[in-house]
Formats: sequence, structure tokens, C-alpha cells
Amino acid sequence: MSTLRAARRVRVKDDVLAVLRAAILGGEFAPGEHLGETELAERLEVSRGPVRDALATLAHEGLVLVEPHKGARIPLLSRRDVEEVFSLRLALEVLAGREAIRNATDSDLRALTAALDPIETALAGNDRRAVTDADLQFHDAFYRAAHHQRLQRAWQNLRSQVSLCLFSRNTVATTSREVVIDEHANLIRHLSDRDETALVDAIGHHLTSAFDRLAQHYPA
Amino acid sequence: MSTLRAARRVRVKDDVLAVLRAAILGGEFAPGEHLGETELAERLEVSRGPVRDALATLAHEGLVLVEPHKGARIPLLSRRDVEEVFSLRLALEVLAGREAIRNATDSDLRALTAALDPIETALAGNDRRAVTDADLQFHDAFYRAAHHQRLQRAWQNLRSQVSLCLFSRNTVATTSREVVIDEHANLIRHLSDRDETALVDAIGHHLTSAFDRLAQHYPA
DNA sequence: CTATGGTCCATTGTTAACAATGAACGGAGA
DNA sequence: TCTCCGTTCATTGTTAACAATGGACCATAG
Repeated sequence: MSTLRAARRVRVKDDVLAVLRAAILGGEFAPGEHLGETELAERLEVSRGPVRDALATLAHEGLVLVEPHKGARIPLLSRRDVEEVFSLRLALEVLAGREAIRNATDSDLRALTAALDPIETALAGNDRRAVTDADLQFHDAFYRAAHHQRLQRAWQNLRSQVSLCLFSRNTVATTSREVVIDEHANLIRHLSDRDETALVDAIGHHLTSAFDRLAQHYPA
Repeated sequence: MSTLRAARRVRVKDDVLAVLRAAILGGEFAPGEHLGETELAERLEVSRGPVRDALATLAHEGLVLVEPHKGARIPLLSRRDVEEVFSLRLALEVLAGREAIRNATDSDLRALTAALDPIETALAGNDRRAVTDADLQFHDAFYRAAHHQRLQRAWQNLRSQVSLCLFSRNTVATTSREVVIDEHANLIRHLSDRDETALVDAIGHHLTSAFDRLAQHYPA
């Protein structure tokens, strides 16, 4: 049965990584705050080794800033940072669209359609956090449909920062149903039609409007 | 004086990283070969800690493949891998071009022009390895001109794989002077002119032709 | 009062020992 | 002979102790 998961015992490092990532994205650390290896290790009741590993990974994801002999700090995002995140994301997602047109299977399209439901649910619950998570998971499915390993890893490295951007300033304009459902549905439609021009266009519109909504909170 | 370098003592991890990266790119390990932490640590006369750190970084760069409890292996590149590397690189470099048009300073342009010289020198020496290195360093300067930190890091993560592609099959068509000098000079010119369309076009041509030359050695 | 210099301490970098996993080998049974 | 199972061992994951760095603090001289 496909529901049977591999009983992989996770490494401690993976646990620490997941916990820290969730904590950072949940805003439990203030920007600029220093994350000491020793302190984290004690609070998580593990040794410093896995904590170091996890911090190194988080540094690759851009969730922490580490300097030699100075440890890890929570970065403070400027407007320029948000611009960087979204411009890079646009470049990646356009490539994802082109590759998906060539490589997406019916199964991928079904997965994308299915990924709309959690967004609806989250919208109904009026939980902004859940909406954003579901949104990002839709895009995960989109990148999977591209069948491009390196692109997917590039997205993984950027994904957390996108999430961070959407929550660092805590008042983000409520996203209306049109943008989160209709725009995503459009992506699926253009992808099904194998209409590259329309798809690339829709991606550009989708991300640009998301950036514009966000940019209001980051004055130039 | 600007020649005064910070007397930073490098961490052991950085040394190990540089040595291992050079070794892999130099073809000292066969594809599929297993890199044991213990063995590497002994040969480099350090402990396993820094070796682990370095291998983790190399994994992010795609130079080794690591699986939990199985360690690191040298990947074997298929044609699909090369396609992935170059398609992703194209997406990144087009973005770099657009950003450079907005952000490049005179100093950046001078650096780009200066980066042509080592290519000439390497060409004169008829050393393919040196030509490729100089080529990549030109593109480093190009990404620097974009003034886009996250893009630059994405390039750093891909750079080694590009280098690996160019040397994994050891018979690569000799690149003629036109492509390595003229095409690069064109990039500088279009960038100086702030001609986005021409620049994006030139980047596309530059990378596509490079891929085409390479793809012959990776039959579909 | 400011700036220079030195000492101390918290924190990271490194090392080496310990625990746990997974793969290879070999034997027993069908 | 082939398959299954258990043992063994090499290798990675984790831990804890040790070394070295960098910043903070304070004293002192100008």
C-alpha cells in the first residue's frame, strides 16, 4: 500500500533542523538575535554536533547568517533582500514552468489540482499562516512537475526565505480568494494546455503581484 | 594599501574543502567512488569533523552525493544532468544580465574587461583547464556585477558542477578564440550599452552553444 | 575624558572516543 | 543450488572534552 512509509529513523540532525526552521519561521527569534550552539544544544537536549550541522544547513537556506568564530544570527531583511528573493524566485519559477510543460505527467497535474484543496480549507479557516503554507506547498508541487532535480534544490534553498519574507513584517495584506485560488488554477490550466507563453506570463503576474503586496511594508 | 590582506587564519574546514574540491574537479576520484570520512581524515591529517563539514558543503554544490549512513560518493553525470546544469545556469545568468544592467558600476565593467586577459593568456598557453578556469572567473565577475547576493550564491552552488561537466568527459571540443573572447566581449559591450534585449540574447547564444558543444559527448 | 593596552571569559573550532546503522559474508534449511 | 537468516565488521552518527579565537571589560596613561 502506498500509505506505508519507510520506517526511516531520522537522524538527530534532521530533527534539530526541522525544529529550528519551524522556530525561526514562527518568529520565535528576533532579527539580529544570536543563536548560540551551546544554548540550543542544551534546550534541545542534544550535543552541539547536530546543532552545528543544522545551523550550517539553515545558513545555506538563508535563515541564519553565520560568520566564522561568531556563530549564527537571525538576519534582518531589508527591502533589497525581499527584492532579491522575489527576483530570483521569478527566474526559477519561469524555468520550472518551461520544464513542466515538457515534463509534467498526468499524475503531476492531478497533484497540482489536489494541492488547491488545502488552500481552500485554510482560507475558510481564516488562518493566514496556513494559507501561506498551503500556497508554498502548491508551488512545491509545481516544481516537482518540472522534473528538474537541481531546480528543485534551488527552490528548496530559497523556499524558507520566501516564507520568512511573508511573515517578517507581521501585517501582510490579506490575500483575497481570487489571487490564491484563481491565479493558481490559471497556472494549472496553462500548464495543461501546454501554452508556454501564457504560463510564463501568468507566473510573472502571480509573483509580481505577490511582491507588490509585500513591498508596501518595506519602504524603499 | 589595498594589497594588504586580512591575516585571517583559515579554518581547517576551509582548507579541507578547497583541497577536496580541487581533487574532485581534477578528476582524482572516479565516478561512483566512495569517499570515506575516516580515510580522508587520515590522508589529510585532520579529524573527521572538518571533513564532515566539507563533505556537507560539497554535497550542496553537487560535487558529491551523500546518503544517510552511507556517506559520500562521486556522482556519475548523465546527459540529463548536463541539461539540468545548463538550463538552470541559463536562467540564473539571464537574471544576472538583467540585474547587471541596472546595478553594474564602472568598476564592475573594468573588472569584466580585465577578466578577458587571463583567458587570452590561457589560450596562448593552449591549456584547456586554464581556459575553462579563466572562463568561469569571467562569469564570476559577471555575477558580481549583478550585485545580487542570493543570485551569486546560487551561482556558487552551481559553478562547481559546471566545471565538472566541462571535464568529466575528457575530450571536449577545443573552444576557438571566437567563442571565448568575442562572445565574452559582446557581453561586456551589450552590458555597457545597457541593451537588455541584446544582452539576454547574447547570454542565451553563449550558453546554448557551449551546451551544444558539450552535449555531443553525452548521447541521448 | 579619551584612547590604548591587557586580561578574562564566553563561544566557536577541533579532536577523539562511543553508539548505532547497514552492508557483506557465511551457514543452515528447503 | 538457492534462499533466508544471523553474525560480523566497516562506516557513519553522536557525544563530550580540549584548544583557540574574538569580544567585553577594566585599568592606566596621555
